[in-house]
Amino acid sequence: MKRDLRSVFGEVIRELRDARGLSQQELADYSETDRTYISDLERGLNYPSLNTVYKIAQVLEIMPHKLIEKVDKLYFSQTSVS
Amino acid sequence: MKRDLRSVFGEVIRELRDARGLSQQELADYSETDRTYISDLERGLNYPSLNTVYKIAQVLEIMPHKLIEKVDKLYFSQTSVS
DNA sequence: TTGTGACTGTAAGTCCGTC
DNA sequence: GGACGGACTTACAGTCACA
Repeated sequence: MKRDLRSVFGEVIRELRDARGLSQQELADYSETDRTYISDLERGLNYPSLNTVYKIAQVLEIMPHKLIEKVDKLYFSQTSVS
Repeated sequence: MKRDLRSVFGEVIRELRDARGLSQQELADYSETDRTYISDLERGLNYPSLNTVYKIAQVLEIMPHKLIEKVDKLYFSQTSVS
């Protein structure tokens, strides 16, 4: 089955967050969002809005287009397996 | 004054849409969104959600991260002029 | 530290128009 | 072809409590 764009995005930010040694709480605080919302995003329950993407990217110290590039690679590399 | 992220995004997709010779109506149809919403986005009235970004990018035949890269360049190159 | 349910508010997104 | 308005529905966004 094809992985959802949301799931891929969640996977990417979780990876980056872990790499920075940040907790969901810290990422939420610094990006002025909510911890439970970060949790939701990482579990692929929502599509973030563009400004949320930018706020998160800033805290994760990555250029937004670089973050999206990671998402693209995972998302478009998928083979359509049932 | 600092240009809004929404305005920058709108500017970028309008530029790309014009370059493809597409009308707002066509972009809306192919990306399965609404014509008035495309108009709103181009005028910087909304932040699109991530999946909207991806749907639009696909129609504009550009990788999402390349689209965001264009936004980044315009957005972050801004000097904080009052 | 994170997942999750319940809840609320606002913004994204659609559809109907007119100019 | 595009700006703009109104009304509407859905989904994102944010808060709190609890395991």
